[in-house]
Amino acid sequence: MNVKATNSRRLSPKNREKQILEGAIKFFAEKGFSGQTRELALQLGITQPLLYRYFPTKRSLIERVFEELYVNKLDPIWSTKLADRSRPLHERLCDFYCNYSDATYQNEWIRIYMFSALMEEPINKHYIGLVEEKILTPICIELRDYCGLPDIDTNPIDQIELDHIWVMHGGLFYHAIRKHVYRSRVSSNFDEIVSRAVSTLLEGNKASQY
Amino acid sequence: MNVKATNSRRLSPKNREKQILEGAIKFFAEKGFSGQTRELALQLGITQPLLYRYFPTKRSLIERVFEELYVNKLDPIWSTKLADRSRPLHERLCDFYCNYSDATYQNEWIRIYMFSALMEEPINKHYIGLVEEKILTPICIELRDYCGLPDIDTNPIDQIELDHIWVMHGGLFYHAIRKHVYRSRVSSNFDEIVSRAVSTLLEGNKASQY
DNA sequence: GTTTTTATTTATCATCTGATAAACTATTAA
DNA sequence: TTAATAGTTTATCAGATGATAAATAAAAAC
Repeated sequence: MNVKATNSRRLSPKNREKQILEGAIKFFAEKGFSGQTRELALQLGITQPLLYRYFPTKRSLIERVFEELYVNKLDPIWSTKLADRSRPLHERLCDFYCNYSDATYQNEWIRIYMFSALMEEPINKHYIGLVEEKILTPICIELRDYCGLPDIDTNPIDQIELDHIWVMHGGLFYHAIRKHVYRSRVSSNFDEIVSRAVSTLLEGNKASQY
Repeated sequence: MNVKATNSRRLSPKNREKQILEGAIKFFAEKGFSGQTRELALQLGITQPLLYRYFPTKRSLIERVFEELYVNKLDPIWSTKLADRSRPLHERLCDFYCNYSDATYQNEWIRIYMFSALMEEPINKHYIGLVEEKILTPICIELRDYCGLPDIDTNPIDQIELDHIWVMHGGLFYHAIRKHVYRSRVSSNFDEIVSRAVSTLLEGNKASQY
């Protein structure tokens, strides 16, 4: 019986490509993009030149990794549901962050995200723009409504207001950084963290009224 | 007149070492630790072998960088001042975060911190431990007092409570990540962001009472 | 069963990269 | 002015690294 049956020889091109891509995601998440193709191949149980049969350059493999992780991963339904005023805002926000974190606050996603940001990969600026437009701005709008403040037509959202929401959003994201980048011990009950953060945001802003 | 007078030849060992160390901080902050010694030397206006006169290996230079940036950088006065109940908690927290961010939320500090965390450098776990002990736990204690909750002898601080404070702390830290890692446009008025975040934390927790 | 096709491996290249040794030269001492 | 000291550069090495070409072998086609 073949010991390395899982990645045994002669896969179909489709399956081999998929296997390499998934292995590359794990590999680069650990080592960063300066990780070497020979080590990646070893981890995959294949030889290094085989990588070049499926991806012409190391760079092209890296870009395929970005595409897999970050392109079209912001579900438009999230924006819609955030704005659905038939449900309490606390519930909507908790719901959103639990779903969003399941999709993005995962080991490979977070680590490659930070590596790519540090390396000035354009994918990150693109993603940040989408987050501000599709998530944070809707939250600003709902928070204003919740606090009884003027709407954005009367008073457009400025950078300070967006940055205020970024503190909570970033704080929750930072929980994932602590877990997957720092590899600290964090409480496993993320729903509870979200619930408390959302309550604090809502009640704190109602009480303070900027 | 010598064109490259600033880093011209034959410095005293003390000054040369200092120049290399400062250049290395800037260099590794941009490129990460896989940045090459030849490129560092070029940026410093010296030849690559000269680096090895002052640092026996690349690794030893990197560790010197860590020491310079992260060892003994948490001023004990901060813990003391956080616990000084003669001043309003809002003022103490704003004061702390403005001072703390001046010392740490700077380009090289933040970027090398993230690089080293991703690379599993032990320095980061060490630093995180200190932050929890010297900063977050004191804040927990003061927040309990502010909200009229039982003290830590009656009811010790658990992971959930620490993680709740981590959301604000991490949210403010994340502002620096957005600025120096993502290089996004962020509002320059960090004091205002701090003030709002602190108000939200204090009023939100008073209102919600866990 | 033989031939053809193609996934994979072996062998190899050119360049990069951390590191060392010897040569060079500016400064200091005699 | 000359000799000694020490900071810096030039030359170079050994191993690593992305990438290519030819050889091999498993599967498919006939």
